[in-house]
Amino acid sequence: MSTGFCIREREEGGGTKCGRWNPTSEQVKVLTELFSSGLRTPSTDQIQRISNQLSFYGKIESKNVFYWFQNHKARERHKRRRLSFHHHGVEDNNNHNHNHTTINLSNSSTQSFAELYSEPEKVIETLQLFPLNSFGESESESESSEKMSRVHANDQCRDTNYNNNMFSYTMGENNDHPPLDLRLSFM
Amino acid sequence: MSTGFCIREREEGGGTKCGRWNPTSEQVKVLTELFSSGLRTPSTDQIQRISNQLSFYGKIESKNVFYWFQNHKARERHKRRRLSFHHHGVEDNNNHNHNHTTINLSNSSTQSFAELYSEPEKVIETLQLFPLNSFGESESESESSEKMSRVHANDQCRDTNYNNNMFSYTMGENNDHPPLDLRLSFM
DNA sequence: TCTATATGAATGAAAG
DNA sequence: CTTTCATTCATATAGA
Repeated sequence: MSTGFCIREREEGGGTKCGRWNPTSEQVKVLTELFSSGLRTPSTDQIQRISNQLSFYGKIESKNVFYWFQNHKARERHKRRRLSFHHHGVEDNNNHNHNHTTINLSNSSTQSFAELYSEPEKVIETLQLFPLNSFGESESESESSEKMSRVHANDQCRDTNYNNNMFSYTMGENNDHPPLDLRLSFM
Repeated sequence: MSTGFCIREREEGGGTKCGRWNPTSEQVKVLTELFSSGLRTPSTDQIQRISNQLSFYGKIESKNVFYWFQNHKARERHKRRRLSFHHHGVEDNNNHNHNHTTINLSNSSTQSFAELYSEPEKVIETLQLFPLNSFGESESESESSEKMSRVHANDQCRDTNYNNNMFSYTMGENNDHPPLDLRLSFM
C-alpha cells in the first residue's frame, strides 16, 4: 500500500467527494513558474485568467489561485526567517555528530518552510497576458539591487528590513550548547 | 509535488537516516513538558530557543519544533473532539491534574512541572525563555461546547459557484476551457 | 513481511 | 500580510 502517492480523485463532474482543491502537478508547475518569475500578488484579474488557464489541467477555482499565491509567498518568507539561523551550537562535547546534513533538496521537490528554497532558477517566464506591473512585487529576495520598481513602497516595506533583531539577546551565533540544565521557569 | 521520496542521507557516523527528524526521548520529554505547561503556539523566538536547547540532545531544527507543536496541538484537539461524545456532564469541573494553562505566569506558579515531573533527577530543566504571552492560549480544555463556529463553509463537495465574494468579479464559471494557450514567453 | 498506528511534514483554507 | 487550523501525505516503528 502506498507505494506511490495516493492520487485523490478529482472529479470533474458531479463528484461526490471533494474536499479541498488538490492541484495537479501541471497546475503547480505553472503556478510555481509564475511565482518564480516574480509574481507575488496577482490582481483579481490575473487570478481569474490564471485560473481559467489552469482549469485546463483540472478543476480549479479562482480562490485556489488566490490562496496558493498567498500561502506560497507567506511560506517562502517564513521559511526565510526560520531558516535564518539553524546553527545550534557547535560544541561537540560528546559524540554528538549533529552533522548538519543540510538536507539540501537539490533534486527533491519537497517544499516547506525551512528546507528547500532552492532557487527556482527556472527561467524567467512571463505569461503573456499579464501586465507586468504586478510583478513588481517581487521582494528582492536575492538581495541584489533588484529592479524594485515602483511598487507601492508601502506594501512591503516591512520586510525590507530583515534586520530582525529577534535574537537580540544573548545568543547570537555562538550560543554554546545549553547548560544542559535548562529548566523551565515560568515567570 | 512532494512525492516524498525519502532523501537518504548518510550520517558520517555510520548508519543511514532519512531526512525526517527523529526526536530523541529527551527531546520529546522536554517538548511534552512544555506542552503540558501550557505552551501551545510558541513564537518564532521561543521556537528558536527551544530548538537551541534541544539541540544538545541531538540534531534538531527549529522547524521541527514548530511542527511538533502544531501537530501536538492539533492532535490533541482532534482526539478531544472525538472523545467529546461522552460526558458533557459535570465531571469536567472535576479537577484534572494536568496543569495546563492557567499556569498564570506569575511567578506564583509553583508548579514548574519540575514538581509534577520530579523525575529521578536528570536535570531540572529550565528554559530561561518564554515571554509568557504565548502561554495564554490555553484553549480551555474543559470547554464544553466547542465553538463549532468553525464555518467550514461549504467544504463539502460543492460545485456550484462559490458565492465567494472575496473577489469582486464574477467568477461564475470557468466557462470554456481556456485556449490552453497560456504560454510563457521568455523575456 | 504485512498491517496498523503514531507522528513528522506539507499545504489548502481561513481567521486575525 | 501574518498566523493558525484542518486535513492529508509519508514514513518510522510496533505488533501480528
